[in-house]
Amino acid sequence: MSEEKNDDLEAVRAEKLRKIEALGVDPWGRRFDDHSAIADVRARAPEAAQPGDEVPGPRVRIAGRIMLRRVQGNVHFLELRDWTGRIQLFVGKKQVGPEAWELAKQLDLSDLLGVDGTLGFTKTGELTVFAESLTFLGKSLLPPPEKWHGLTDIEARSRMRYLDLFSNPESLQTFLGRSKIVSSIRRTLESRGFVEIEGPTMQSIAGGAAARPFVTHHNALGLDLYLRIALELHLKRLLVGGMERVFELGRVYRNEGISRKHNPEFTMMEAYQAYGDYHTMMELTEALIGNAILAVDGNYTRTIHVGPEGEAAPVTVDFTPPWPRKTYNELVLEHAGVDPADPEAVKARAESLGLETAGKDPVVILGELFEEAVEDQLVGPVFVIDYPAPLCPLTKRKAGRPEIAERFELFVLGMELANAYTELNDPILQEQLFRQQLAGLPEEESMAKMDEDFIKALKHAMPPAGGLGIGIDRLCMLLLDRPSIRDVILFPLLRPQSSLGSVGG
RNA sequence: GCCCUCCUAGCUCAAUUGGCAGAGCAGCUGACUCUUAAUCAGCGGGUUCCAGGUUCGAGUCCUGGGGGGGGCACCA
Repeated sequence: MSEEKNDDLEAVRAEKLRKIEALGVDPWGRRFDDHSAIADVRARAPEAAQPGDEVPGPRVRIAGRIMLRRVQGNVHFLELRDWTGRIQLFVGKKQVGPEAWELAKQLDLSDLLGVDGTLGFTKTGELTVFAESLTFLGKSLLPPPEKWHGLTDIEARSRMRYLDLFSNPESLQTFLGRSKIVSSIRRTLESRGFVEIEGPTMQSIAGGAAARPFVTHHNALGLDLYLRIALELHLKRLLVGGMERVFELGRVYRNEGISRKHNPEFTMMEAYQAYGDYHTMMELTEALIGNAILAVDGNYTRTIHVGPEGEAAPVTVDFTPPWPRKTYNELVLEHAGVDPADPEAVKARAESLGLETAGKDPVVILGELFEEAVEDQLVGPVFVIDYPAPLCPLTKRKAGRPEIAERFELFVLGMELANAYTELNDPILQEQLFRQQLAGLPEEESMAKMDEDFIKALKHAMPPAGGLGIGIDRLCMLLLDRPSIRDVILFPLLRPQSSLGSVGG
């Protein structure tokens, strides 16, 4: 029984754990059945007892983490939080009895606690659970972040997401929101008869997009493998196999830079519908994103802060479908002020914006001009349709107009949210386009291999189809109004922290 | 990979020209049965990211390293 002063926060909590054990209480808790969500308890406020009432309010049982503690002699006010909300507890020495009171005195911020009590209002009108008994559910051996500011350091929040989630309610809401979005997307697809499949993530040829893959190695096969960079080619094989409406919602990996909008692993949804085309996919996109936005908070409009720390004024975007369709060419004319069919004018305009044009294909210059002069202007939501064919090696050409590809991209606030094609199902043309694409690339800029098996699949006849891809992380950024992709990815990639003081390194 | 910038107590933040490293919260002791970031009195708490350098003196200046954030490039 040491009375020595102890300034070590961990040691103080460890000592409390020993005291809790000494009371005969398991400091790590046990199964705790039939407790209510705090939000549900709050909803019963109309039944709660008022200060003068003879009859106690309804009995409730809740569980959660102690977020705030106001000790007032023989009464402790605690604030308990679960993932639905927070509520005040009244713990009185007289009311809970001597044993529970001994336990109450050992409680720390951040401990987990179950409570049985009655619902009522305090004299100051705060909805409160008046505790009758306490069930200890978990000792926190480390001090929590500051009770008012929470954890603000972005690095710490990403590395210790558990702390971020329980000390920053808006962070928990963001990730619950992401879950609603993903679940809504699955519901919408399933309601339209799409089936979800799981393609291979380790592939010997990483195709379906132009991106640098990660390399891994299979020991027993003595084989280098790539992590997938897209879902596309395997889903199309399934179209050939007769899965007429098929989608995958999963992780893809691209070995490229990290930024506010890029994480090396991210979540894609790709859906393919046999006998559809890109117009079918536009309608599907409106349903998918429209339903997702409603699933978050029942409203089609969003106020979105563009850029870090909300530098610019927030922009309000209305997602009420249908959304306008504009052709690539008319947007170039509208925002860049040049005729896209006039290569010299396009080149001149690109150069006036400081773009390097020397030795570049006219269509590439046009693409760069579009990115530079048009994309940022697209507040949207707007479908940009009918792309120059050379930019789209996996896309069917418009009937009678081989220079135009039946493709759309959905833009909101200058960000590409969705990308869709009428899928190219001509194996001869597909093989030719692959060869052209590979011809210009250095050997290591891999993806750089012809996927012979995919071509073979097409030769067995793939139905004409519409295909759609949506980057789920960016969709979440927009719908949840978070400025960084790291705010919507639970565990974004970070460099390992240099371990100070650890030996053997 | 390049440029800019940040790293101080468990957490949130101060520290003038280079001059004794501070506050709030959290913690500890005491008072308090209706508080609301409770309040009041008292107490303890630091490898200023790391390693060097300049200096009588470095949290502050210089060099190198680590990690983060923003931008560029690559991409979605």
